[in-house]
Amino acid sequence: MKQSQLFTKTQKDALKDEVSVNAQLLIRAGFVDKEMAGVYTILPLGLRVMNKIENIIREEINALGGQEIFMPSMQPKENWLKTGRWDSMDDLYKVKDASGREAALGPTHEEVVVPLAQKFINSYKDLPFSVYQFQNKCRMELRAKSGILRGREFIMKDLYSFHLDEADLDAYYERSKAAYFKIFERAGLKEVTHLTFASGGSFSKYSHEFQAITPAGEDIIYVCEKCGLAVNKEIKAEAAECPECKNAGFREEKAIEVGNIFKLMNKYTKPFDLAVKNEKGEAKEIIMGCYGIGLGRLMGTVVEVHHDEKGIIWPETVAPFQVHLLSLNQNEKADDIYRTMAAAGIEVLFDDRDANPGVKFADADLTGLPYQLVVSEKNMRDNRVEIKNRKNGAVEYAPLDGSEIVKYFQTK
RNA sequence: CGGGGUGUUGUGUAAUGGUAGCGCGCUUGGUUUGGGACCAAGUAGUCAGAGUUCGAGUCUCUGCACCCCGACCA
Repeated sequence: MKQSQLFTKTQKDALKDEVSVNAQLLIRAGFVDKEMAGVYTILPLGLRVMNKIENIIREEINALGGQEIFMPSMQPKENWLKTGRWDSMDDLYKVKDASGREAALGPTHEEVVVPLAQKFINSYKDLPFSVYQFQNKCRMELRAKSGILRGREFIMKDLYSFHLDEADLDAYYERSKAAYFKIFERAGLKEVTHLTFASGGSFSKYSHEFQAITPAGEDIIYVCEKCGLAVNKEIKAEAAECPECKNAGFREEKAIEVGNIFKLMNKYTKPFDLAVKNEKGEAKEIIMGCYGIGLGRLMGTVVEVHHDEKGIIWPETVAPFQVHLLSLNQNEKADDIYRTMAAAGIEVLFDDRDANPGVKFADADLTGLPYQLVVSEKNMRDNRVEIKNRKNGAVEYAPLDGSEIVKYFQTK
């Protein structure tokens, strides 16, 4: 894409009201725009990142057997009355139409997915199965904060699994853990993400969170010095030793909860009497698990973990483009190189603007694409282009030739 | 929701109760071109409403918005 055609612009100064690094950088670089507290528009660059993240998640959840669906934001009040959450959930947005009929704006989707399952599930032969979606969640956070990390409206991947018995749920739950680790690894958070024991709610002893360590984190976790698992502060009192390896040595860290998996058991199937016939023709209650990842929060966490004083440093897996082509002298050669690379399928953002080199370098560092490809008089005299690695600053050179440059990136 | 703070142009800021100014951005013209370059001319603003006052960005009240700490966060 030609940068001159990108309708968003970078800005030099951070907004005074944005304190968090993720929002400052994402807004300055033109990835997101703040609409109101906790509500952000995702701009073209940001959407490319979100789509990359979404596709990583989709691949891993599909591999887990999840079937993708799309459920509505507007949900019937009666379902929420049935589970008791119409009155008990403080952060539930309620909307009213002209006739006074009320509905919920979904903060989560158990109240939709369980009745949905009920329509199609008749027999034990239909189980197990799991469905998931990427969908907007609305939660009336009394205090939105930390930039895009805690919003009032945000995109979430929520997966729901249905099982005949606990052994089957457990097996799926363990597989989901592995899938989540893969997702966070692919998103560039492998080194900082810890499986964390958290409070289990009413039916299981623990739930599991995936906590990414960063100073921007809202949660306090205790990482086991021995096995690397962690315990959320909320249950640290009950867990004096590591639930996994029984070691007692922990280090305290701030972390962001980037994912959560939870055994719901019959908490939501019971209110809807979701049951099937077993082999003997008897009614058998179904149990559930749920598994969430906030996409915006994940993007924000990647920024919190991967940035320096100049800007964002995107991991290649989620970068909006792989290459930032900087034409310092407005020459036709850069245009050729851009066309050749784009035709070869390399994701390249071409800074073709009529701007000073300093502006282009500064914007490239802020935007944070993995590679900066510099075409300039200086390099052209040597018949080469310069390729700078955003992450470590390493500089390499390639011949001043589109197809050679394509080769360079294809063999990376 | 409790406590604290802040609202001045697109953005960052200045202005004893007395002419709303500056940097960046943006527009136009020119000079530049390896790290946010320079010159010149432009552009645009006091959150909303009420009150006090000869006079309000400034004081008072109400509302709204945003930020921070806490609580909350299947």
